[in-house]
Formats: sequence, structure tokens, C-alpha cells
Amino acid sequence: MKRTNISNNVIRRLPRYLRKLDDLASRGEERISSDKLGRQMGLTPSQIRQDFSCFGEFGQQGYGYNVDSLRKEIGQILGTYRDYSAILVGAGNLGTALVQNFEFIIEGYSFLGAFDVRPEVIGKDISGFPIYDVAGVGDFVREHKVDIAILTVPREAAQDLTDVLVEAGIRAIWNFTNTEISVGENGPLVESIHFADSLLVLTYHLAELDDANKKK
Amino acid sequence: MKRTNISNNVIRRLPRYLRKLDDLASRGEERISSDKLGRQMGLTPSQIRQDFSCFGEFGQQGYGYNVDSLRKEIGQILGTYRDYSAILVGAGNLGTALVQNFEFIIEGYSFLGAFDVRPEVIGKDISGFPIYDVAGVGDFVREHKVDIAILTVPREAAQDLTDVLVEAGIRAIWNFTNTEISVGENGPLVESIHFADSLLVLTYHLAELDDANKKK
DNA sequence: TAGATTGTTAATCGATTAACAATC
DNA sequence: TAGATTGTTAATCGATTAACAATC
Repeated sequence: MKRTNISNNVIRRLPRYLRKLDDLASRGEERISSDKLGRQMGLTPSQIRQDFSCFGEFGQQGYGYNVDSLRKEIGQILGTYRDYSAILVGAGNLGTALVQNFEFIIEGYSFLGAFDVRPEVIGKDISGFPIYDVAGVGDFVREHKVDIAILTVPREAAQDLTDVLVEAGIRAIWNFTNTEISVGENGPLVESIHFADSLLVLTYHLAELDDANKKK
Repeated sequence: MKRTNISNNVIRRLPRYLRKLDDLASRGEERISSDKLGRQMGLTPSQIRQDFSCFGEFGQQGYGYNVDSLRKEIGQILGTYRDYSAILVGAGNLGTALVQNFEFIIEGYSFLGAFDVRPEVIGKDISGFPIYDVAGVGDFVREHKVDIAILTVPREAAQDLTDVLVEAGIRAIWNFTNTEISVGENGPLVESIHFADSLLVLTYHLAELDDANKKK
């Protein structure tokens, strides 16, 4: 599989392809053409073929793409078979929800446990995984060479814990704290879920509609 | 304020500007130039000026932008002062986390309450807001002309509840179900938070780094 | 006034779309 | 073989960047 200088736009479309292909597979579809896929996803067939061709030749002229093997290829590209290790930092409602509701976190990764600062939850468990004292998170990351930290602590604690994680050599932070965390030069990858941003995009469009109606 | 044919890229940058300006304001900054702002956000000054100029003239030559008034302008554009009404559909861990942790949901909107299907939570409350039987959500939306539904139900219930909400005339759905929900022609706005997509982007980059290292 | 910095027009760059030869 | 559909090259479109006159 090649991987040369892929644009962000392409990368962000890959998980959507994967979801769609999972869906097609679960409905028993065996093959799909870029044309059909495009119509189902609201993309042009050209774009789909361009996107895939960034990574290799996954189709067959006159036939299209085999759903199952394309799905595996894209899973491969996205690293889903690499068994990265992950921990949860912040075992509150949000962290608990993520681990409990979204099987993909536990199934797709080596989930090693959770960390929290509150004495009343330390020692308990989430979906069978222990909740440790957050005081030990740095050592734990070092010892287990943890790849990904899911950061779901309150905003106030975000930067301090980030510093600890970076210091301990974490490779990636999935950031739910609604703050911009800073990781310095050569720091880990950071992917943030900014809930408020998403909601504001929604209200932008509501406001837009309201304004358009008012004008009439 | 004008609003003509704004590209998606621009719209998605607006909440980031708002966050940054809130931050500057809280640190007591009074003015900011596109140049400084650009350096702090990793954008070019040109792009920042272009973005703002989609909506009006908010700056002053030789001075820059007044942090506080720019912040208000962008808030206005994003509809933050419009007091849209919202309900939570699905009072599980995730929904509870959203309402409890993210003040902006309760502070920025008329939050009217939560709905769930489980008898043991109906009648209880989240942060002082009642949890109603989800069986009545359609009537509630109709009666209160609810603008936004925050959809945090299990994947299996997602489409059925969407149908109920659409039928009742909901204007926007903030979708956390990790599924593509379909709302039909002239349906509400939908903004989805696909947790898995975000995590996959992270592992894509991890895999990319690993591959690059292997080659060396 | 001189310096700073905007808003906007023009130039560049990159991403999407169209076209088509290759081939299953 | 004929029809379908890919992978890729070229054309188009849109978004970002650069430049600069206007002006605070």
C-alpha cells in the first residue's frame, strides 16, 4: 500500500468509506462500482476513484470493487488491524459513555484501563476494566508504552495531564476537553472533538435559514 | 450582516475563531491584528481577513480588530444569541455527560428537558431538568416548537426516533448515534459527531508514522 | 504626519470533475 | 466479443495566498 502525501480531505473521507462499506457488507452486497457508491454517498465517481488511487489499485475494470476486499484495504490504510493500545484518562460520564457505548474502542484496540482522580471511583471498573489512580498514569504509559490516551477530564485539568502524558511518551491524544491542548515540538498526534464547534455549525445554519425567511 | 454563499470551510473555521477570541478576551486582550491572530491559530492573515470579510467589515485600518466586538459579531453570525430551544433524546451516559459537562448547552439555549425509554430513569432529572417518557417526544416537539434535538440513543433506535422527530417538525438534529440517519426531502438540518471517524483519523496517522519508520 | 493594518482585487495553488484509453 | 468500469491524465473550478491601494 502506498501512502504519499495524502491530503487531509482524502483522509477524512476514508472513515466514511469504511462505514459505508461495512454497511454494504452487512447487507450482503458483494460488489460496488464507483458510480453506485458515489450516488449513495453524495460524491462523484471520479472523486471516489481518485481517492482510492492514492493508495493503490483496488478495483477491476468492468466489474468495480469487491466490497469485502475494499473494506479490508481501507481498514488497513486506517490502521484498524494494528492493535494500538489505549487508556482512558478521566472516568466520568463522558469517558464511561465512550467505553461502554462504543464497542469499537474496546474491540479495535488493546484497551488497558481507565484513570481518575476521585477516590470514590478509583478501584471500581468500567466494562470490566480497572480504574486506577491518575497519579500513576505517567508511569503506566511509560511501562506499557501506551499509544493512545482518550482525554476526557474537565477543562481545568486538561493541560496538566497533557504535560504528564507527553512527558511519559504517549503517541496520540484523543482530546474531548473542549480546549486546545498544547503538546510542544515533536509532541504526540492530537485529534480533538470540539462539541461546541459542531453545535455552532448547526446553529449557524439555523440562523441562516431564519435570516433568509425574514428577508422574504 | 451579510451572508452570501459562504463556503463550508469558512463556516467550520468560525467556531474556532470564536473560541480563540473568547480566550483572548478572558486574558484581557483588547485588540488583535490578523497577523497576530494568524500566528496564534496557524492561519495566514490573508485567510483571516478573507473569512471575516464574507460577513462584513469588522476591523479598522492601522488598528486591527477589537477583540470584544469581533467576538460579538462572530457570535451573532453563529446564532449564539438566538436562544434556540433544545431537548435531549436519550438520557444515557453520553447524553447526561453532554448536559452536565458542557454548560454551553444549557446556557446558550433554552434547554427544555430530556427523554428516555427506560422506566427507571423517567421521572428523574438531569441537572435539574426532567426526564420524560420518550413516547411523548413527538407531541412535545410539536407543542413547544423545539428547534434542536440532541440525539444520543443507541444506534438501533436512531432511525425510528429520527422519523418521529422529523414528523413532529424538528428543525435540527445533533446526531451522536454513530449512524447515518436519513431525514428525507426538506428534512431538518443534521450535524453528526462520528466518534469512530475521528479516532480512525488518529490511527491513520499512527499507522503512517509506523510505516515511515519501518522504511528507514 | 508616518506606520500599521485593513478590505479587496489579482495570482497561485490545490482539489474536484471530466474524459478516455486500457482492460476485465 | 461487447459492455462496463477502472485508473489516470487533462481541464475546471474553488479556495488560499499575495499584493496593494485606502485609511485609520
